[in-house]
Amino acid sequence: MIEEWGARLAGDRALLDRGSTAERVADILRQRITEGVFLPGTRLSEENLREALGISRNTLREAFRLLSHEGLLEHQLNRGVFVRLLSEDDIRDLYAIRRILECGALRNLPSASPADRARVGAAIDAADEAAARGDWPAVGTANMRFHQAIADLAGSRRVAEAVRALLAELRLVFLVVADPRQLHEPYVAANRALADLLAAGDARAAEEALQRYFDDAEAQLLAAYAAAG
Amino acid sequence: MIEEWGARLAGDRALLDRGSTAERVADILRQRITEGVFLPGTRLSEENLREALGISRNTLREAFRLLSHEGLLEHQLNRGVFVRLLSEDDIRDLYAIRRILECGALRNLPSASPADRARVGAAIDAADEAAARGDWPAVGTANMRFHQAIADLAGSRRVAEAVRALLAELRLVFLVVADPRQLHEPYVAANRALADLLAAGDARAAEEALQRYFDDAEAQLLAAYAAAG
DNA sequence: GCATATTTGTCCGTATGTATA
DNA sequence: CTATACATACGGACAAATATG
Repeated sequence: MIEEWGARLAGDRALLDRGSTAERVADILRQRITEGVFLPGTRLSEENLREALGISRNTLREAFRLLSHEGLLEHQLNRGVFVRLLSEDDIRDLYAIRRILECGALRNLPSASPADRARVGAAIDAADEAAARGDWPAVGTANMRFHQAIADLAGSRRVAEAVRALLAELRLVFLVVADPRQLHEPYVAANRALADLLAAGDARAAEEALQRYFDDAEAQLLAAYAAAG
Repeated sequence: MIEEWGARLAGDRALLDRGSTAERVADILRQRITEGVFLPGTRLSEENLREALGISRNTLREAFRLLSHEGLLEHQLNRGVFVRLLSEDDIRDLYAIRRILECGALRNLPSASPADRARVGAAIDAADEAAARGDWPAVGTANMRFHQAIADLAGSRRVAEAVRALLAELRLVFLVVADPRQLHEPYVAANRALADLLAAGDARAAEEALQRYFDDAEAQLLAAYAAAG
């Protein structure tokens, strides 16, 4: 069990070359989590990771702190850190705040920069192309870039960062469901329609379409989550 | 310079009695920062604080991490931690995301709980009363509670938490301007009018009033900030 | 329910690298 | 350029909490 990813993480030592050690360790762990190597609910032992990565306990604990604040890890007093396992209420809450942030960003469409508008189209193009290849994980990534691009329309660093963190949390849910096609395919066409409305400058219709997307996606994800977890 | 608050912090040792040590230390430092004991731009030395509080470096660094993520402290690699000093762009960004979050929360008024609605009125009552006493710092606190209550209308833990963090950041700006009356008095009447619209259930008019509030407050704060810093 | 082993929380001392006077 | 001050990272230690038998 431990040996499986123990060997893999040992290979990551080569990547420990730039930036503060704790941040570099956090980068590695973040990647492993989003890849699904450490699934939600998994406990990350200080001792095992310390040995596998060849770093000190204090440094590892700093990395844990960083990821805890990103919402990827959860600290339980005297029990250790666990990969965050989201509840159904968490999913509802994630969609509640995404509704507010992304729709609010959309409303800023008239004053958004041409470059920011272009990125919305680029993301949906990538999703279309990945769907044509049948590469559903890539479709999922492109869909996330699409929503990040929508958030960027707000022209606010904090909005962009908040949505980035929310999408990272949402990825934890996707990892539990673990059927990329079912999760991402249904929304490619809807996103394309939304992007077209944006390109036409019809922010009002785009916002309504985005609201419908959130309603559908939330209901479908909750159903899939209940079935899986 | 160091001795001034060194003696004061030594008295805080008595408060180190409950919860995780790092969190308790973070609580103390957060209070000192919001009180204006440590003004924005101040560097917090590990060694001095460690000695004043009688704790270890590792524990202190964990507390620093907590406050850094809240946006109150800023970590500069190999230089230490500083009380965050916000730029004018930060102020504009804070208002951009507050516009989106608080207006989005307002739009949820119809499905908000009666208890959440009541808290909006309670906050503005407190502001009125403090203004009558001429207690402008208390007016500022009540105004923040008012906006927090608006955010709570969204019924989302993450929205509430995000706005809480944003208001804490904004307090850092107020500390630099340091004229509580000028900062808070102008908005008591406007907030009262807004609360009345909410009580009447007119979410649409309330949202317009809130937008105007943000426009005024942002412009006034930027002017005061440029004059002070 | 109890005793044991494991793991975390906290702290210390030190060595090394980095920025600043 | 040198010296000083400081942050970064390490390893070891012990107490406290938890998990295990």
